[in-house]
Amino acid sequence: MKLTKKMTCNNCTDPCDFQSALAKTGRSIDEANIFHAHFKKHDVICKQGKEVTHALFLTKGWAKLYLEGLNNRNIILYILKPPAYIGLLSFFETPIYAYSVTALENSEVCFIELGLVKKLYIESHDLLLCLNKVFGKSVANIMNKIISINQKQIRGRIAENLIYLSNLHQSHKFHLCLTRKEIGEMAAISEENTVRLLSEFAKESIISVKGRDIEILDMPLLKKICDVG
Amino acid sequence: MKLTKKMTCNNCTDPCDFQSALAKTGRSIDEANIFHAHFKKHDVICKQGKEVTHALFLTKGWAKLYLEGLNNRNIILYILKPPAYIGLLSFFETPIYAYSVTALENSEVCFIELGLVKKLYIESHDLLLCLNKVFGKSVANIMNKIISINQKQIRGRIAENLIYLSNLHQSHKFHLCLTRKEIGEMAAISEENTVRLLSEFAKESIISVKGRDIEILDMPLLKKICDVG
DNA sequence: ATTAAACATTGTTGTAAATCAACTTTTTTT
DNA sequence: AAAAAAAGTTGATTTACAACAATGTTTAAT
Repeated sequence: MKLTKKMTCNNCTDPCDFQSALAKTGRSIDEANIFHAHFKKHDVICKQGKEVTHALFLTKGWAKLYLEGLNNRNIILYILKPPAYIGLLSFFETPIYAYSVTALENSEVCFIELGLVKKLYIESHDLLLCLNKVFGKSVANIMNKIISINQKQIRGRIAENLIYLSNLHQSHKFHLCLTRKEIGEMAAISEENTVRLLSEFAKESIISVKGRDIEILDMPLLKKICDVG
Repeated sequence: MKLTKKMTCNNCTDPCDFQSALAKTGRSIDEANIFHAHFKKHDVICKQGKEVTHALFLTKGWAKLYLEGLNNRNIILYILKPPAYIGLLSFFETPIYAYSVTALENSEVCFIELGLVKKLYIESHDLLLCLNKVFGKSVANIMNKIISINQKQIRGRIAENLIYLSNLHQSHKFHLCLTRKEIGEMAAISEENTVRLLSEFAKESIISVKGRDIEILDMPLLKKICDVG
């Protein structure tokens, strides 16, 4: 993490809900004391078990949100893509992060003091609604992950995550931002089986794999594999 | 579900945060139009996939909160014990329940119109803080469940859930409110393995089992089994 | 340019846990 | 009280997957 003065709220290309909330509650951006930081690929943005001191907002670069489980095994819950709230699931009255976030590429993050967030949260109806909406989506996502991990076989889980990544890239053809191990962590399976299944799917002409370039050739079939579990 | 006039906010023995929020925002209980219902054992209180129309508050009787997964297999996320918010994880801007709740015994539930909840949520600082606190706890709980299901073996998972139930009853000795199948659904394992492990633990003198009466004899060992996974 | 480190691949093996099957006991219904 | 349904139990069988091993390939560091 490296503080940066280059990026400020004033030159932000994609103003967040905090900015409009600030405006509506008659506060200036300067007094809000928001600061901006740059994270390099692989840098930890927030760490499971550590205290929550700021609301974090991702403005550039993708990141992974994951649980640090037993024996150094991670489970990636989802990929964060700007603009995105990072601290969302545990920033209000939970003092400790329930998960970690790491940059998948060089990223930019805004830090907003928790005290201010609470004030805005109370004063601004819109911000409240907006955050709760995102919150709800996260929860639905996580519920689905629980079912997936416990009740689907690895084939269905890999299919599910390929579809997820395809949606994220908004294309059937995309360049993976993740290693094979990380794909495995998304589906909560071993790295070896991830590789095996990717080549299996390729052999069956469901996808094409060239290194990190993936193309989904038969989406209906992939969806079917995902659905049957 | 059966509406009841016997139970009202005025004779409530355990007033909820909504009542104080109503008072603080200068509203009367009558205009709030809160209604109360009775659920018999096994009745569904709210249903996964259905629209969220009210905030629900459990005042009497225990209930299970669970996901309806694939092939009619459920995963119980936790047990609700009054006083408890039921609709918590998805009541604000998520229109659909992400989970189901079923009464484990005869129960009483208050229904509070979502419109009113939103108003109170915005007007009452205390209510907001309070709900978010409970929210945070739920999320932490669920994160833990994900790790448990994916990375612990069934022995560790059953141990974990026995400890959970013991805490819930605030005693090492308790009468199960759940069938063996449901215990399995808490640990996300099969009914058969649940039975097997309970008798295994009994044989090892870690617990004593007589029908649905459980006593934890060696809590330190049970904790160890839970921790090593 | 060379070496080290991280990443990817494929085959094999052991095992945890689901499933199957048969049966007993308890609870509920008629 | 009898019948039916639900809940609980136990052993045998099957299978999905993690773990291991061995080796190739790409990427990063000096």
